[in-house]
Amino acid sequence: MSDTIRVRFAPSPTGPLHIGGVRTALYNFLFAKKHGGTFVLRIEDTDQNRFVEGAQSYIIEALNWCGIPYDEGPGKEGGYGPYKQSERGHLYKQYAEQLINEGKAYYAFDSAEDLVALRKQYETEGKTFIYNWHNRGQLDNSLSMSADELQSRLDRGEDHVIRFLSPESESLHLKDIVRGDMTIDTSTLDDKVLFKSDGMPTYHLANIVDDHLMEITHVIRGEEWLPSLALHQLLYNAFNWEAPLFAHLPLILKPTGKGKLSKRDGEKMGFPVFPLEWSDPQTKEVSKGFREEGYFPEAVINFLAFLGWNPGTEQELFNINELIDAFDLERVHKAGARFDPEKTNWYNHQYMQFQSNKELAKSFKTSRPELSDVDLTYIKMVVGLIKERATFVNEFWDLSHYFFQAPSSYDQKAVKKAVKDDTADLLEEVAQIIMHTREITVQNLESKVKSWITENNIGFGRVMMPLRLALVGALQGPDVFEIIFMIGKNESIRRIEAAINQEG
RNA sequence: GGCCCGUUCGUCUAUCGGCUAGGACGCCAGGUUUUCAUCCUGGUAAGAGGGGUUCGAUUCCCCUACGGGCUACCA
Repeated sequence: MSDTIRVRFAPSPTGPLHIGGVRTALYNFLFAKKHGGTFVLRIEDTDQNRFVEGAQSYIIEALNWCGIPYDEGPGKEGGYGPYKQSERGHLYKQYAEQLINEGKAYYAFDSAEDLVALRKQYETEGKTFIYNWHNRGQLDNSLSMSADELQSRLDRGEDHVIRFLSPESESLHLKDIVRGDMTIDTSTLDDKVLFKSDGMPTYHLANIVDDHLMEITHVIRGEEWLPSLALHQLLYNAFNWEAPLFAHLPLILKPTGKGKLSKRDGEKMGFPVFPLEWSDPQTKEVSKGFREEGYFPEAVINFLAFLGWNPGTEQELFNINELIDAFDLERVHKAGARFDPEKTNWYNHQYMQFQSNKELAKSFKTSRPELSDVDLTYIKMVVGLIKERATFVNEFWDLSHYFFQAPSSYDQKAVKKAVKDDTADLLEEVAQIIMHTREITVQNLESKVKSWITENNIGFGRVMMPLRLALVGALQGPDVFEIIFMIGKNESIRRIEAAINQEG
């Protein structure tokens, strides 16, 4: 028995990893790293019908992109493998049979259709159908038949499942790190199927067996599992295994309206809910990913960490190491958290500022064909001037195209505002000043033009606005002298002349 | 319907019996930028309701309301 911490993230490969799943993985990762433990990835693919091609590799790629790789899992053996439940199929049956032999579980032959019909019938009568102590005696299972009959039906190969025999009346005490203590009356529990007729275990059995075999110490999972906690605890008791500690995380809710965040919300409101872009192999439908939309993984991790947790200080920007350091399951909030796309963008803007100009310049360059022949050093300088105004790299071109191309048109509203009768003459003089400036620096340019304006009592607006308009095509962008410095003497003069000619 | 969990500014949240209820996003205003954006400063805005317990409740207990989750041979 070791006392090192082992946690697991156990997604089902039924599609792309949802942002809520990423957060669950993140909290597991942070908790493991904080305590020098091991973060295990286990693929829970016991439902063959729901298996989706590519989902597993998507999950792994997503964790890597987020910077929260697993220590142990598919492709990273750690002595507890295999890490895919479909490859562990042979393991589970014996445990289900052990429970049967001990009288803690039983065979059931009721067909799925019969049960559906029964549920419907109960419903129309205003009653609730629960397969447990109150009716298991009347249903088609090994509890209600002789040993001989059971044996012959088993021998005949009749479809059957194995159900857990949940206690009729017991007060069960449950513990949760986030929610504290709970007490549940087992009479409301149903006899959950542990082993399916297709020869595979259900989630409940596989989950408990694997967590035990993999020596998982802490189960950190979404709140949707809270109702099954009682069953899981009962299973640990039945096997006489020490149960891990549990922490159930609050759900991530829609930005507006009711319910938990879904794929549709992202589509409707135009933000991603998946870490990576996903195209459905069946429907060919494509869902946006944070990565492809231009979010930085550090930003995604930071805002996700704060959806349901906070350090108790006023610091909001945390890199992954700071998160590991500060993370504490005790500080996880109990209530569900609405996803806020605005704040997500704010985080991205913050992280934009932390990126190196070189890296940003590289991705900017590859994103625009216009830049393929432009020197990276120049792009780097442009990025340095504009990144503080941007949230995403894909805004860079709109913010900086005039550093690379002369304006092809002028913003008409701005023209109206900036151009007066004497504008052409003034611009001509500015062009002269630029031409006669021997050494083009921002300071030189600025002092020359400004002193010319003051000495001749011209007024800054009459010069600066048209000048900007000539260079940029609109009234926007960084300091004009920075722009002149960047595009150079000749290009600046060319643009000014072009503007003068345009105005006539 | 049944079972379970939750409830502080519009949103994310702090507060573990002493509060003029703090921060962030958003929004609004002012300043910087003789442009726009950024940035800075300030402002706006909250304890679901009702009962207890207590000298004192946002904080503890109960009820109600509301919200959420689960209720499959899915995970």
